[in-house]
Amino acid sequence: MTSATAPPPRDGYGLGVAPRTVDAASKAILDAAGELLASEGIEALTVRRIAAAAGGSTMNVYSRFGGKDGVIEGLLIDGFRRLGDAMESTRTTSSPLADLRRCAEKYREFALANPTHYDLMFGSKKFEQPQTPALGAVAARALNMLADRLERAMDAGLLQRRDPLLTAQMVWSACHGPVSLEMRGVGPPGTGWQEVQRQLIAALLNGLKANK
Amino acid sequence: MTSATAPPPRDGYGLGVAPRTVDAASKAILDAAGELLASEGIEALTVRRIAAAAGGSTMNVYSRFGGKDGVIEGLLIDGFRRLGDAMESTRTTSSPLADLRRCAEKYREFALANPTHYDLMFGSKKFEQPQTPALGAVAARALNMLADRLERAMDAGLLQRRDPLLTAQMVWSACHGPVSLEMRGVGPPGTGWQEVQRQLIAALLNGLKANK
DNA sequence: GGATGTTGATAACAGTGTTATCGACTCGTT
DNA sequence: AACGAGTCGATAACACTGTTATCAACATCC
Repeated sequence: MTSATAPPPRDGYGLGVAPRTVDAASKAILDAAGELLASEGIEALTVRRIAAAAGGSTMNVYSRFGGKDGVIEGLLIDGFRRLGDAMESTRTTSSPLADLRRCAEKYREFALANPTHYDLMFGSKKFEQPQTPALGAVAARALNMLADRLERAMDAGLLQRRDPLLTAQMVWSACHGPVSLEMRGVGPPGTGWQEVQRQLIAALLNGLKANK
Repeated sequence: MTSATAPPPRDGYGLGVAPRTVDAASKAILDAAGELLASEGIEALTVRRIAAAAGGSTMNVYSRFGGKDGVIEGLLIDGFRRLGDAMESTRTTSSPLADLRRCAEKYREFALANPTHYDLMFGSKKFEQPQTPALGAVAARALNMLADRLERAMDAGLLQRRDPLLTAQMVWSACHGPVSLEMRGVGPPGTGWQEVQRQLIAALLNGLKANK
């Protein structure tokens, strides 16, 4: 009687592999979870609250996402996509090295603007979890973005020629490290972690410079 | 009737500030929690299981540590102390730069040898938590160790003269970044994150080198 | 010795993820 | 049109979690 929701499409879901953004109800659940995460943090991400915020019942979450982990995976995919978008938005191409520095800035800005989301993405827990292909794809896209930037700098003769993917992992690490430590509260409280990242990226690129 | 535990000392505890290693019962709780963490992971760290493994009741944990967070803080302090010890064990002093590289290796070895402990220390959650003084002290000790190594390299004219503490944060970030990303499962699965860290540290030190 | 205070095991409370129940509802077939 | 089959989802239950209240047993102090 209380059900005023539109009937969802009758496609048979895998019920273990999340459909993600197939019907309106699934989108509502993901959106509600995202808002809940942004406004109240990870602790607020309970199945009951997500379902209530989405206007459905808890079974809704289990039917469409297979449980809480399915919803979280959806949030992770969304997060990595947005992180990739943020870094992609720095297409100046005038100076490849400046592009890389801007990428690092955008990375940090994303983390600070979406702290709880970033925490969900990188705040470990289950570090042996079998990464799903969809999640691996969006993460790889973000990494490849850095690799492309690096390869362009190598082509321009600004950086030593190295494996772009491995070098991209180095840059990602140099972006993630300071952000992660800042969020964890390690080190002197008042210290400027922004400056740490800026100088770390600068020193790294300096160390990777082509000789002469 | 079942209580065969020896009577603990009658000192009045603060009941909010953890006493930590005052009496045998507190030590038993911390040890049990540490073993539980190492053998079964963070998920196994429940008050009931900790208390049972320590041979007491749940109230024991609350009387002595003020709750689960108090026990976790004890584990964090122990973790940072051990991490600091691991880095301190590399006192060769023959080549300051080699010492720093060894420090970074020790850092990674500690993380890989104690993955669940490292996860507890850096796997975010509550990133705005008010760090307790005791925890801040052991963390600062580990950071200062890096700062000392760096300052010695600066004194030897091997590195540009910079703020040692800020530079130490850069090195720490360069150690933590690859380890954290590897544990989180970001990036290509088979990639050698050890090589990423090694080259990252090398490039960073190279970028910080004094100009001739 | 008796009053006082603390201690800690038991049980209860609120909340978690997950699963089972079972009515209501839709759809394909006759 | 009407029926039977099958799905969907709201409710309630289960096994947990951290935390708190209860209250008997105990050690201490006057």
